[in-house]
Amino acid sequence: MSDTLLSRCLAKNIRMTSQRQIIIQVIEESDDHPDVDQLYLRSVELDNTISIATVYRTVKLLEEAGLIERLEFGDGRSRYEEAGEHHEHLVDIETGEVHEFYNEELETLKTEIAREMGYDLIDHRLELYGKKRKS
Amino acid sequence: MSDTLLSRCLAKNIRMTSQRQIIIQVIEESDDHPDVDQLYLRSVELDNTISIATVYRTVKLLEEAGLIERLEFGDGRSRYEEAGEHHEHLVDIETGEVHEFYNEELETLKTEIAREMGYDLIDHRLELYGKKRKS
DNA sequence: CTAAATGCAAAACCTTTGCCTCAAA
DNA sequence: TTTGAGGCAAAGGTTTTGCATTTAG
Repeated sequence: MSDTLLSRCLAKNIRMTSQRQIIIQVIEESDDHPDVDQLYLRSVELDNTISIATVYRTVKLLEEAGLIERLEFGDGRSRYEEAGEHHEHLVDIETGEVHEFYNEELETLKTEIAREMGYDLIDHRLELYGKKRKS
Repeated sequence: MSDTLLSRCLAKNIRMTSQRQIIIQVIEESDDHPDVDQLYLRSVELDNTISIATVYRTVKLLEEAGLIERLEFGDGRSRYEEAGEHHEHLVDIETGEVHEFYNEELETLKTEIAREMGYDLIDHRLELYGKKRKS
């Protein structure tokens, strides 16, 4: 079985509908970090009967199943991406572009800091906001 | 001149009103990380004519002046704290308690990561979510 | 006096929900 | 057939805004 978002949904016994398939496909094909409205617009292009309520319900379902992740970049909207290898985000404050990165040292450090404070690290959020260096 | 939030506002030539003084006082006296509604309720106790619109306008003003900082902990609300020495937050996912911490290594690492990606680090957000270790 | 701040209520956003209909298993 | 999903529109929660009035400087 190919390891697609769809197959992962089926593996979790998530009831599959034509609307969910469309939304799942849209999420898979998006390599930016779309908000619900963007997902909705892209889905409607493929099936103009999909309602935004269904998009909201579907992202909530997929998030709770651990198949997608919700991001917040400080504007009021939630953005989503497929869950996969863990990584962080660097947001270009001039263009809005989002770059992903992963740094092992950072991961270790976060866990250590939490432990020193008497906590088990369950989750974390990190975003860097930067301006492209001109030099 | 004592270094209070009020004096820092005056130093920036922010027009002072009785409502702003109250809200500023409330922010200074809060060592939790209140949202707008909490600030509003605490302010109303001191002056029952203050409206929540004024609280919204004031926190926006103070944030833009760099005198307070807006935090987001993943629920829909913005929380605020006085700007001061930079620090990060660890949120206890069981109690909601927020602990502050500072780690030099972390700061260095963030700046370095941004630079390696061709960016000057302008801002960043980091929250750790943890569960108190029982052992 | 003049420009800016406040209060109030309405509106603007984003998100959730009730209810009835429709479809998946 | 039964249980859950979708569509629609209404409602919720947070934040912003228009406008008339008041206040700081």
